[in-house]
Amino acid sequence: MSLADDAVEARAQGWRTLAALHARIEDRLQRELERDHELSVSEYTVLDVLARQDGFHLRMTQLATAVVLSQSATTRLVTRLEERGLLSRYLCATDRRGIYTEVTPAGKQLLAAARPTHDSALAAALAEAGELPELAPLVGALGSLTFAAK
Amino acid sequence: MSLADDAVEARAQGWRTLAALHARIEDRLQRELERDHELSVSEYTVLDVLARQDGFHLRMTQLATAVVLSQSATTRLVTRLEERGLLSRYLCATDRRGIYTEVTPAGKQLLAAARPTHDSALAAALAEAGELPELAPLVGALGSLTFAAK
DNA sequence: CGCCGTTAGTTGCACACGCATCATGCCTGA
DNA sequence: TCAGGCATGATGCGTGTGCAACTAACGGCG
Repeated sequence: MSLADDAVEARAQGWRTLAALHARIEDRLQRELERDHELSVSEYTVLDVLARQDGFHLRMTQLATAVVLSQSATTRLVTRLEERGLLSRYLCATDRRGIYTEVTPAGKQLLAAARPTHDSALAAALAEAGELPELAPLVGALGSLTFAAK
Repeated sequence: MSLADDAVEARAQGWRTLAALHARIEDRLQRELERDHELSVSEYTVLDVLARQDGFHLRMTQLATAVVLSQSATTRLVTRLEERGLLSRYLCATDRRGIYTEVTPAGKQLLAAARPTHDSALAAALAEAGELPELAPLVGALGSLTFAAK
């Protein structure tokens, strides 16, 4: 029992650490992206995800899954970005229920401008978190793991 | 340059992985805690954090830091929980600006009831994420890291 | 051909959050 | 002693989100 309890406690601790690190990073990204480019983290993520799918276009539901947001949130997110001219919707030819989204040139331009901000903010947030003893292990693990995942 | 670019990309990938895992876990915890105990993740976290500080009591700002929330959100969060009788405020004797919070017996009882839900949801979410190839490495790293941190 | 179940996306609503501002209480210096 | 500055929480306001209900479109089956 004690062993199982330890496992439970270890998971809980891991989760708390992960949540704390996530919150710190997101906070920082949010501030800097908002300040320099009027983009929220979600908005940046959408642009980034779509831009990566060069050629492939995503439906709303796929996009929602990719950014881990509800469908309704995704709808409004896309609407906001569309109103700013950063991406455009177009209907699927074979299935008129489906809606694809595509990053416009303006969107790509803004993304290119925002990427350095994003990357440096991320690096700074990680470096800062690496200083905190309770977050350092996870930060370290994150570094070596992405290597392996590549 | 290419080396630095790799590092940037690795960080970005790590961040996306972390964000995705975080969102999945939080989503699941949110649903199950809400369904079974009418608690949000933030509310559970507050109760959990406070209950852990047995003897020590936290000020609002410290609590806000611990749960990584703004002061205003913390104020309202505490208000909600207080209205439900799960915790109580009391003023600091030596500094009447400071406000301490304390988990009530009812709060402890609810926490005890919610903890299994939380733990099993967490375990399930981690297990599920471990099945996905893009999340598995991080899940694995999380497991071994908390061991070391202990 | 037309009906019904399913799927994709949008909208009404309530709510939790962050930011800026405000009210209150502490503390230092003249 | 009391005026100004600082710190601690609370509140008004705008916004993004999830849930549930709704509309539109596809596909199968009688």
